[in-house]
Amino acid sequence: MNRAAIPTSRRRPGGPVLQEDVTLALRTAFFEELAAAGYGKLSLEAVARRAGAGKAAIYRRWPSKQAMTAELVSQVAIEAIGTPDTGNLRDDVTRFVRDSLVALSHPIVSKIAPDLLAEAARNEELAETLLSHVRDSRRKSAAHIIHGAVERGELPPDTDIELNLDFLAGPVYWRVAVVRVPVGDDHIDRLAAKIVAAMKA
Amino acid sequence: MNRAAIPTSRRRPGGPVLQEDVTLALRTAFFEELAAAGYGKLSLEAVARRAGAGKAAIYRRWPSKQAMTAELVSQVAIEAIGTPDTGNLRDDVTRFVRDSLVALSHPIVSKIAPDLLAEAARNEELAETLLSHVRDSRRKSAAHIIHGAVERGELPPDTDIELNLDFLAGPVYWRVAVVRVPVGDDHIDRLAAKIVAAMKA
DNA sequence: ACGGAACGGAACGGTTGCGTCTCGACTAGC
DNA sequence: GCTAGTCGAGACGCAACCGTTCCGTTCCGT
Repeated sequence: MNRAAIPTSRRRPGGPVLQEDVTLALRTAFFEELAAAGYGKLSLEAVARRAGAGKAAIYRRWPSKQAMTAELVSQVAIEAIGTPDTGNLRDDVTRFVRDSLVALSHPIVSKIAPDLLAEAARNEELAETLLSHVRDSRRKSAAHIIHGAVERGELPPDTDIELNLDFLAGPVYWRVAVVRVPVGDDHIDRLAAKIVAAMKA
Repeated sequence: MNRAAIPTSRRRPGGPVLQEDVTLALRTAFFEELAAAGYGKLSLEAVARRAGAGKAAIYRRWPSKQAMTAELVSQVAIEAIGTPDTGNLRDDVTRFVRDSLVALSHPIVSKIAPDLLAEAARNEELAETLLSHVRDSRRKSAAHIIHGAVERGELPPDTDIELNLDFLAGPVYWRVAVVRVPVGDDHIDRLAAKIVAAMKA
């Protein structure tokens, strides 16, 4: 392997100089292993094996499985957030639904998400990290859609935001992550129409 | 412990005579342990310990962790199903939502459900059992509500059942099992109203 | 009251993962 | 080219759990 082709980076100021390609291999292996085994059975030994790395390479970077999970998941979660703003509730909802479907349809994401969720239910510290990074940023995006619609008069001023968030996220998550049936493109429009109807009710 | 107070039962015709109270203790311990540890980390050793039983008592009843899970979960899932039929879509939905909330609000259920779901995503055999016992019976109940509404003319004849099922289950599941925010009684009516609006759209 | 069987408990050998540590090899920065 | 530090690999002691097998005890059916 031509390791020199990839520049190294100083991850922590004053910290050890770690090689970026090793970090990336560990990151990829971590997610694949997490999807295959689940958080509970995830072994760092298997992650190192899959990455073609030594266990020491992991412990040089993260102090524990939980810290590794928290950092890596937070990183990728932040990337995937977009806030639609088409000036129209129906189109905003459609975009939001489509984006959610694309994100959740990734085979690794759809396996990891329910797993981390289940773990968060019993691991307070992990829940803290996941909620603050994943849920809150998505919620902010969804809340922005609703606020815009209220300002334009598409939704009444006394709209219950929390309740409407359940409709923006619930049906899609249910279909993709729980029932695990793929959603066709033609379904998205009808789905969005029903969500808008629910929000206006 | 007065074991004689509980009648024994011959679980399998011609099989060994197992003691019912031990079976019950194992069953309770299994669910508590499952809620505390998650499916992946669930150890039958801990189940036996918590039940005050020997491991052999488990292996006399079930051949494996998966078989134990499949049988026990199927049992309790079947109990909890009711099909509302008030002759009115709005009331049917309200009842369905309320029943779902009560079931999911049980602290053990709300911890176990996401866990089994995540496991089902990677364990084909377990998924088979859970889906056929849990999802299908709930789906049948929900489909009955929709069929009745169609017959009464409350919903159009070409209603997409699958799509509507997402709205019957998705928002409630999202709120209780994902976001983990308790739902007040006053929310149920508004939630049901929005679901009905979505179904009619 | 008796025989048989299930009981709780403990030990078995085997497997897996943890987190630490030590190799010789390679690569960075000076 | 020299030194320091990361690299892959894997052995280490420790702990947990697996599924099985054995106790001596307790309970059931007859």
